[in-house]
Parts: sequence; C-alpha cells; structure tokens
Amino acid sequence: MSSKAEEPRPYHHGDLRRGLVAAAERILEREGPNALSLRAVAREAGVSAAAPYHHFKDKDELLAAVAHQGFERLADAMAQASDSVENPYQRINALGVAYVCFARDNRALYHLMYDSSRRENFRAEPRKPDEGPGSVTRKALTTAVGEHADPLQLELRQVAGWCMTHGLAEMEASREFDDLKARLGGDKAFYGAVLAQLMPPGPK
Amino acid sequence: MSSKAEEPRPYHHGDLRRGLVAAAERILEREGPNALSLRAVAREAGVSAAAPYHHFKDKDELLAAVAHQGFERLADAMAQASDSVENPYQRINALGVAYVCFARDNRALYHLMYDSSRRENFRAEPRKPDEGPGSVTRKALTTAVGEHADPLQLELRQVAGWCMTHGLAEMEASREFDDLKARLGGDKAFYGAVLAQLMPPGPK
DNA sequence: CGTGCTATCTAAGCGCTGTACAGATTGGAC
DNA sequence: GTCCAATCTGTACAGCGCTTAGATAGCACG
Repeated sequence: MSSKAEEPRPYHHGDLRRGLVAAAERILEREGPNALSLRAVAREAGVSAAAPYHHFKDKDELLAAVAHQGFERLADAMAQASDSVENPYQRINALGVAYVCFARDNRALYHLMYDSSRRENFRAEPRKPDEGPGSVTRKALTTAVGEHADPLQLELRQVAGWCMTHGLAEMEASREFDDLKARLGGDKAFYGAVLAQLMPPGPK
Repeated sequence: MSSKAEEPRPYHHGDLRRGLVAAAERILEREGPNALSLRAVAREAGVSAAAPYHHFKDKDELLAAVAHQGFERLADAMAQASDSVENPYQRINALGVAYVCFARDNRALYHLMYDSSRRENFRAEPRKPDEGPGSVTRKALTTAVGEHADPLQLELRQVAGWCMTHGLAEMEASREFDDLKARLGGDKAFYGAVLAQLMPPGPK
C-alpha cells in the first residue's frame, strides 16, 4: 500500500521505547497533561495503540520513564548551577533557585515527576551515585556548614531546605506572589530571597 | 414500583449537591483517587450519571467543591492547634505541625486540594476573612516577630514558612525519612524539628 | 383544587480512554 | 534457509466525561 515514498517506516520501529518517551514529552509540552493519553502518545510516535504495551507494563510505567528523564535533566541543571558558583553559601542558594527555575520552565513535566514519585514503586536512582539532586545539595551543605556541625542538625537542615525548595516550586506559579516578585525585581530574586530565609548567602 | 419499603428515595434528592460532595469524599477515602470517577460518585449517591451536571459544570467543579471543604477542615484543624498553644513562637511551629498532620491523615484529599488549587479558576475564599490557614499563620507570625520587624522580611518569612510546610506535607510520606523519624521519636517530633529550622520554638 | 412553570432527574448515546488478546511481521541465531 | 522470539497491528471490551431529549415532581398562582 505504501509503495510510494510516504515515509516507509519499517514494521519494527527500532527504538520505540525511547521514541514513546520523546513523544510523550512533546505532547506534554505542546498540549498539556490532559492530552497525555497513551493512545495519543502512540499516535505521535506513529504506532498502534497497543504497541506501547511491549515496552511498558501500563501507562503509569511510561509516565514514570518520562519522569525519570525529567529528574535527570533537573540534576543536570542543578549541577550546572552548582559549578557556576564558588562560595559554598551562595552555592546552596543557587541550587535552590535552579531547582525552582526548572519547575517554572517545565511546569507540566515537574508535576508529572512528582505525581510519579508518589507512587510506591517509583525508584529515582541517579545515573551515578552522588549525582542526584539530593547528593549535590548534601555535598554543598556539608561544605558550607562543614566540620563543626551536629550531624543531626545538618540532616534536618537539609530536609528543611529540600522541603522549602519543593514547596516554593509548587507555589511559585500562584498569582499571590506577583506583587512580591515585582518589588524584589523578578522571579529569580524572589526565589533567592525566600530561600535565603533558611539558606542565607553567607555564614549564619 | 418501589412500593415496598426499599429505601423509597424520592425522584428529587433534596440536597444532591451536598450528597455528591459527601459521596466523593467517601470514595476517595475508601478506594483512592483513581476510583474517583464522576459516574462512581453518582452511583455512590444513588443517582444517574447525568444528574451531577445539574449541580456542577463538570467533574473539575465537583472536585473543587470537595477540595474547598477540605480547606475548611484544614483551617479548623489549624485554628484548634493555634488555640492550644500560648507562646507565639511555639504557636507558629504547632500550626505547621497541624498542617502536616492533616496532610498525613488525609493524603488523598490533600493531593486533591492542591491539584484543584492549581487550576486557574480556583478560589479559596475562607468562610470569614482572617480565618483561612494563611491568615492564621500571618497573625501568629506577626505576634511572634512583632513590631521591630522589616515588613518585607516578615512577608518573606511567611512565604518561606508556607513553602516549607507545604513541601514537608508533600514529602512526609517518603520512606526516606523513616530513619530520621525514628531517631527523633515519632512523626510529630520530626515535623517539629524540621519546621524549627525556620521557626524555632523561641526568639531567634 | 387545578394548572402550568421550572428545577431536577433519567435514559440513551457519542467519542474517547486504558487494556487484553490473537495474529501478522520481522531481524537474527543456528 | 529455517525457525524463534521479539515486535507490532487489528479488533474488542468495559468504563469514562459529557450531551441531548424527555420524564417527574415541587411550587407559585389562578
């Protein structure tokens, strides 16, 4: 039937697994989370609606793969932010700002990531140990507060910072803060100022 | 047909709007968020699948009503926690702990509340002014830090606390903190210790 | 007491969804 | 060159959100 040169896609896709994840990301960005149906993803990838089931147990597992890739990109963004700042105190703050910026610039993906991570069977293994978002922050925090710190307090401080950053990322889109953002001179200044409440840009 | 005494529910329900919200909450608690379909809610309330559309524009509007009721219950819980503590510093901490406990004890409802509040047309008007969760915290915070505070810093501090509390509520369920919880002697102690990083139980 | 009016509810149906299953197609190992 | 296992298609099913047309009933007004 398709003897014409109309994109003679082979019966076997080649790397459909990756293709499906990419298709899902495209739909998410283009049409939002409500349009992200398994059938739509299959259509976008150019395969039948049943094809995904040979690569993913169910829809959730596909979404988990998308989320996983999102976490890798987030880790990259944070690593880059970390490298660009010398001062360990400022570095922690910059890590938080990078995190929130990622959430702002990838809203739908970010929500998907946290919806997926809530499911009990989700595993967010970083590619190499000490490379996930958690590890980067822990390292920076240890460097900043360093030797003379109670390890329990340090751990609590890290959890607190983690919570605050995640909370800020979730609420960032709220109109409620528009006024405050304007007064502080932009989104990033706002993020930094909020995070500075816990992670001041200098020795406490 | 139903001349027997088999629950002769009248053709007109009486207060179906409230009945549907209650039915939705029951399903949410009993079967989780995946089972919360509009049809299931209608079944639970004992009406046809189309009946809800005479009281809610669409499914989202029903869920928003459930969320709204959730926010009222949350505000109640926080008000109660606020009243039970005299010291204004400890009060802020107690408010946060109450918030996180609510999220822990009403996981599905809590997620629904924040999913709903993300939608642009959501309006979370408290029943009376100065009674929503935000107002209670603001009041407590003003009392605690009081007169001699830069109003901008106070606002930032409130936003930061709000973010940290919400973030903690979202991450509380993670197994990652089990160890820390155990070392601190329970969930509430853990919540308090984390929140204390920003809201210490005494003058800073 | 009857007669409408309007709000409320039902029944049927449309297009979509996630998922299961049997069979077609194919690349690679032997 | 043959066969196998992996991959993909076609078809089907039940359930979903939502629409429409019509049945029912409470209520105001004569």
